[in-house]
Parts: sequence; structure tokens; C-alpha cells
Amino acid sequence: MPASTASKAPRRPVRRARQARAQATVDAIVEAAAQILAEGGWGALNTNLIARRAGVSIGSVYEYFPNKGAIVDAILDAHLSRGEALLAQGALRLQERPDLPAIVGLLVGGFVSLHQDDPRLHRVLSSEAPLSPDQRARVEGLRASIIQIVAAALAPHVEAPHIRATLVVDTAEALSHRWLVDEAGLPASEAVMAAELHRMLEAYLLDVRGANPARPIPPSS
Amino acid sequence: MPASTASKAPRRPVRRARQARAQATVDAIVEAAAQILAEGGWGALNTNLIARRAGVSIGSVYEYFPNKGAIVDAILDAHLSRGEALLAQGALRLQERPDLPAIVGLLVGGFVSLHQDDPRLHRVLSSEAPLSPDQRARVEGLRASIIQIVAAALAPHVEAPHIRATLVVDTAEALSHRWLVDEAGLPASEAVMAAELHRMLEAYLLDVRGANPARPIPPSS
Amino acid sequence: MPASTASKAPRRPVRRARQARAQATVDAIVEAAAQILAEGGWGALNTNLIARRAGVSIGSVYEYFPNKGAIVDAILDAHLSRGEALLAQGALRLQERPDLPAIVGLLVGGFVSLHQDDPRLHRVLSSEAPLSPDQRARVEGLRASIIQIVAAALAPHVEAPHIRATLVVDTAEALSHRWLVDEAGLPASEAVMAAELHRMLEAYLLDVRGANPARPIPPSS
Amino acid sequence: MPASTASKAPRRPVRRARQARAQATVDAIVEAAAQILAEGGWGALNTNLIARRAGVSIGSVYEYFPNKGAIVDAILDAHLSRGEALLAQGALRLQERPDLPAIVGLLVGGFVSLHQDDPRLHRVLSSEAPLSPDQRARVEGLRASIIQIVAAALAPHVEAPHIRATLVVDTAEALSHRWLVDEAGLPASEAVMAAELHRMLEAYLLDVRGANPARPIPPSS
DNA sequence: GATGAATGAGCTTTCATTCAT
DNA sequence: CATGAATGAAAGCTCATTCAT
Repeated sequence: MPASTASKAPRRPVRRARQARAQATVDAIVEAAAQILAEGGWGALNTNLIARRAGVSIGSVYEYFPNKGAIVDAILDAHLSRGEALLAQGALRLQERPDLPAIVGLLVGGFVSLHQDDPRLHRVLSSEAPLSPDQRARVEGLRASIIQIVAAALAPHVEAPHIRATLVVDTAEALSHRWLVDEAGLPASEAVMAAELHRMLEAYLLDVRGANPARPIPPSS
Repeated sequence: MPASTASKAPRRPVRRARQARAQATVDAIVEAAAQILAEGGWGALNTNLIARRAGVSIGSVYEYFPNKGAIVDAILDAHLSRGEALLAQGALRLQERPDLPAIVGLLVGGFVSLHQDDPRLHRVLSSEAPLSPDQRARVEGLRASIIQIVAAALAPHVEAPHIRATLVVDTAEALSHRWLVDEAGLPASEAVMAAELHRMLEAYLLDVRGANPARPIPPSS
Repeated sequence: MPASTASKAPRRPVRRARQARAQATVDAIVEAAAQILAEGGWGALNTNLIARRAGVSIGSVYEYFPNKGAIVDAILDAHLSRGEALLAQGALRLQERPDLPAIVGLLVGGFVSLHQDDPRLHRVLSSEAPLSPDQRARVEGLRASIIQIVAAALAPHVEAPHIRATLVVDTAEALSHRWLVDEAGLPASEAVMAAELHRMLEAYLLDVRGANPARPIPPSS
Repeated sequence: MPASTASKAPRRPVRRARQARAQATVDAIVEAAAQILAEGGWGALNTNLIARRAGVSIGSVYEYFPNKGAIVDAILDAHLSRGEALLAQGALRLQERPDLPAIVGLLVGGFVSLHQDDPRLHRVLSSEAPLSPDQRARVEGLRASIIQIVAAALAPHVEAPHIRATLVVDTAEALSHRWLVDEAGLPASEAVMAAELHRMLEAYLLDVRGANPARPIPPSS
């Protein structure tokens, strides 16, 4: 038995163990920072508190992260990874049922479920944290990917699919964000609002099937 | 009598001058703070910099504002005042032409023009500044007023006007905000996007004229 | 009637009037400062507040007083004047009845009544205000005068009258001060305490009539 | 086993060393603050100066003390601890010789020796520092303890022991304070003054052995 | 003389980061 | 590698004092 175990073990178990420990430390730090952010907002995030909550020394934090921003980067990474996973999953489903109602349903459902997971953290990350240009670019990258996929799915159904995809994606994102961010101020349950959003997007896409993008309409006419 | 009146008259101008000077200082402070906010974001806003940019001493800043937050309050005030002015103007126009296209046109046009005036400041104020509960309540108040007016205008045309008003107002706000905040990432000119938004909202409202609010639709069906 | 009024007026009524107004301003400033001191303690005393409470501008305060300390000086002056008045009055009484009980009675009664007039101000002045050496010297001067007079009165009755006077004056001052400063923590009414103090001082003075000053007694013998 | 123990042993000293270093920093801060207070009075006490005098950075000051007041608390603590130690020691002595002269001797000797250790600091602490209610309560607590013990010791000898204890304790405290605080203005050596104080307190206590507390005597009779 | 707007040195406190142990 | 004591730049704010009007 020891032999077989040894045969499965990597060549340098010590380093593995070290790496595993290191990874655990990194995870603890990122998790602690995410918790603080969710609970106390951007203003409550400071490196000494992160270290304490993660159960490590402040020195160790700087052993693994060059500065505070890098920790936020890591949080953002995890956040975006979940978004990308949802995106991949949605893309698969789209291959099965590429009709308009399905596209809209996946879009609305996807954003709502994305925002439902730790809404407080999401809120802080998207409307309080002063993200660096780099960080902002990464968020925009995910948005671009989503628009790309939705545009491809819309292509058989509507003209100017990229423009329409941008509109529906941004709308679905913004509204589901708003609902989860301040739950008060909603005139109906979130489910009803989601259904209305679905209806709006579908009505729009059905309306523009063969049309060119609308020419600008001056507001006061 | 005229002579004696004339001899006493100068007093007023002196006080006026004093008040004018004080008002100029207050304005300079608020203006400087708004500039810093627009240029450098929330993190760049500090009282010493405000004083320097306003060309006054730090003491003068605290002569007119009890603390840093009060300066932000003043900026927010000015901001909300413009919103309220637009709202009042829009409400007037609605009385003249209360049809659906006019409602949507005013909504989209109003938000676009609101965001066009110093979009960077708007961006910081709405997505980076840690507003106090009071400040947040005031912003929400303006939003509620807009929804109220739109709902009243929609009442003759659609069922459940409050729900629909909330949806279209939030959508118009969020999208026009997005366009002006990061101008890159738009697949078409802002005017085209606005026209598309207009089309989406109109399609939605025409679609739901007599309908009840949609029942929830599970995303993957 | 106007004539008689004029005949009583000084030669330069304008200057008188000015001086009177100036004196009123000075008084208002000192009075305001004393009130603030009594109500809010040393930490609450600042020149802008003094000006506001006195109903004059901060500029006027500096017209009459070179700096903040001078205002405190003036308060102290008024305070010491009352002490000196009491002292003069007490000295007169001593000439009538120069026996031991009368001396002690005047001493205790004098300090109690001195402290009874605005005890809060007295408290701040004597135990919170960082008096300048000059100010401190003036307070000490009054104390020295009192000791001088008491020593003279005690001279026919006891040996080493100056030493004894110092002891009884300091004791009477310290205790009556304590009673009025923190009224809680007293085991009996102030009147009873005063009578006990009287008894203590009298017992001491009767005890030392012909004695030399006590030789030092090591504490633990 | 000894070998392995020895190899692990060094760890402790390291932590010890760290704690010792931290303790040294704390001590340096408190010591520096006490010096500043003694030399320059309350007005000279500021956190930057404390840090400089302690030879540490301002950050270290706030590493160990939550705010400026906590440093004063620490100074007060040390001060009161010495007082409490003297009190405990005096209480023991009283059990051996509970006669009146011993009580008075311990009282006078105790206060004199308490005040002899850094009289300037004592002066600032007791008559310039704006103590918080908490701090004031602690000072009063020590005074109450002393009165309690003296009252118990006096009980076999005099009536109304609590009233008499209050009087003698406050007198001993106030006078020894005065002598050490401004050494000038004393007509005789401190030792002579202490002996006189002793005589006064003893005369009083002998005088009131079986008496009720004196009825109030109007000052001018 | 009177006014009060303006000044700025100086205070308390925070927190990202470093480095001796 | 881990620790946590130490650092110090920088922030918010106060208040005695000055000076143009």
C-alpha cells in the first residue's frame, strides 16, 4: 500500500504540501477580504483587518499579494469566473434552443442568478469600489463576450444583431442589478419584474426582426 | 431727504459685497470639489486639495461647510436640482401630448440630456461615492418622483402603470447612464442607441396595453 | 430740562459716550467668556464663541483685548476683586472683635461665601484653567494678603503666628473649595462641614497658644 | 528528549523578546507623556510630541493606545496604583497601632510621600487636566477608600467618624498637595508644616472624642 | 472704530507598507 | 517562510489671529 501511494504521489510532496498550504492562505485572504467588502463596504476594507480575519499575519498577506489592489483583483477574478461559467453554460443551452424566447429567458435568468449570489459583495464591487482601469477593462471584457454570444444567437432572427444584443444585454444587466441592489423601491416581486423585463426584451426583438436600426428621434417631437 | 438717504445708502452695498464675496467662496469650493471628483474620482477628493483648487484656505472651507460630506451634499444638491428642473419641464410637456411616443421620447431625451452635462461627475456620484443614507434617500426620492409622473402618464394607456413606469424609467436611466459613462464599447452612435432604446420601450408599452403584469417565466423553458 | 441735562454732562459727551460704549463692549466680552467657562469648562472657551455670545464681532474682541489670555486675565481680575473686597470687609470686622473664635469664623465664613458665588466658574478657574505664571502670581498675592492679615490678628494669641495663619488659611480655602466643587461625596451638609472645620481650626489654635511650632514627627512612630 | 526540547526551546524567548519590545514601547510612550505633562502642562501634551519624545513613530503610539485619552488613563493608572499601594501599607500599620496619633501620623506621612514623587506631574493631573468622568470617578474612588479606612480606624475614638474622617483626609490631602506644588510661599520647612498639620488634626480629633458633629455656627457671631 | 471673511499652523487619527526577528 | 512591531505620509478638522472693507 505505501508503495502504491508513493506511486501516485508527485515527485516532490513537500513542495506540493507547501503549495497546498500557500493556496489555502491565499484563499483565506481573498475570502476574508470578500467578506469584509460584503459586510462593511469599500470603506471597511483595510489590509490589517484582512489579515486578522484571514487568520494570518499582515506580513503573510504581503508575501502573497504585492499590494491591496491585488487582493481586490483576486476577488474580482473569482467574481468574473462565476460569470464566465454561467456564460459557457448559457452558450451550450443556446445551441439546443436558439429561438428568441430562449435567448431572452437565458439572458434574464442568467443575470438574475449571477446577481443573486452574494448580492452585497456584488453591490460593493460594482458601485462603490474604485476599480483600476485594468480591473474595469476585465469587467468590460466579460460584458463584450456576453454581447458577442447573444449577437451570434440573434443573427438569424434580427437585423443589426450586435446593436440589439448590446441593448438587451445592458438592459438585463442593469435592471437585475438594480433589483438586487436595493430591494426596496420595487413595485412588485422580483419574479414579476423579471417576467416584465422578459416581456419587454421579447417585444423589442420581435418588433425589430427585419428592421434597420432606428434612425434617431429627437426627444421633443 | 434724498441727500440723507443717499448718505446712508452705501451701507447696503457693503454688506452685499460681503455676502457676494462669501457666496463666491462657497461656489469656488463646490466647483473645485466637483472638478476633483470628476477628474480624479472619489479617492482624489480631500479637503486640502479642495481648498487649494478653490484658491482659498482650508479654514475657509470649514467656515462654510461643517465637514467634507457637506460639500458632497452641495454638489449632489446642484445635481438633483438640475434633475428636478428637467422633471418639471417634462411634466409640462406631457400635459400637451400625453401619448405613448411622447412619454417615451421625453423619458429617453430627458435622461440623455441629464447625463450629458458633466458625465464624469455623474459617474463618480452614482457609482463610486459612498453616499450617506440621507444622500441616497434624496437620490431615490427624485427617482420615485419621475416614476410617479410617468406612471400617471401611462395610466390611460396600460394596465399596472406603476410597474411599467418603474421598468421603463429604470431602463432609460441605466442605459443612458452607461452610454455616457463609458463611451467606448458602444456599437453605434449614441443617437442610434437612443433611438433603439426608444423603440424598445415603445414596443413594450404597446405590447402590454391591456395585459396584466406577466406571470414569472422560469428562465430555462 | 435740556439745559440742566446739558449742564450735568461732561465737556466732551461724545468721548464719554464712546468710552461708555467701549466699556459696555469690554464688559459683555468678559461676561460672555465667564459664562462659557462656567458652562462648558476651559475646553469650550474659544474666541469666536466669546464674540458671538457677547454680541460683538471677533474683530472687536481683538480691538479691546490683545489676545485670548487677556480676556482670562480680566475674568481673573473680577474674581480677585471680589476676594479683595471680602478681605477688606473681614479686616474691618477683625478690628472690632479680634478674639480667636471671631478670626476663625470670619475665615471659614469668608471662604465659603467667596466660593458660593458662581462655584462652576470658580472650579474651572482654579482647577482646569492653565494659568500663566503671571496670573498664578496674582492669585498667590491675594492669598499672601489674607495670610498677612490673619497672622496679624493671631499674633496676640499664638506663637509663630505666620506659620499658623498659613495653615489655617490654606485649610479653610482648600476645604471650602472642595465642598463647593464636588457637592457629591460630602458625608454631611455643607453647613455641618463648615462647623466642623470651624471646630478643627479653633481646637488647633487653642492648642498652640504658647507653643513653638511643632518639631517634625516622623510618620511611622 | 532534552535535546529535542532544547531545539524547540528558542521559540519562547523570541516571543518573549517581542513582547518585551512591545512593552518597552508602551512604557516609553507613557513615560514620555508623563514627562511632557510634568514639564509643560496639559497644553503641551500632543500625540506627535509624545511619539517623538518616546523615540517611536506616531503610528506606534496608536498601535498601543486607541486615542490620546488612553495614554492619560495609563498615567493615571500608574499614579493611582502608587496611591493604592500606600493605602494598603497604611491599613496594615493601622492594625498594629490603632491609636489617634498613629492614625494622624500615617495620614499626613502618606500624603506627603505620595506627593513627593513627581510633584509637577501630580499638580498637572489634579488641577489642570480635564479628566473624563470615568477618570474622575477613579480618583474619587481612591479618596473614598481612604476615608473609609480612616473612618473605621477612628470609630473607637470619636463620634461621627465618617464626617471626621472626611475632614481630616481632605485636609491632609489638600495641604500636602499645596506644599509640594508651590514650594515657594511656605513660611517654614515642609517638615515643620507637616508637624503643624499633624498637631492640628490631632487637636481636632482629641477635641471631638465624644461630641456630636458641631452645629453650624454663623460666620459673623 | 466695527465687521466678519479669511488664514494657516497645528492637532488627532488612519492605514498601506516595510523589515528585523 | 511567517510574524507583527514599527513606520510615516496624509487625511479631516479647529481655532487664535489678521486685515481688507
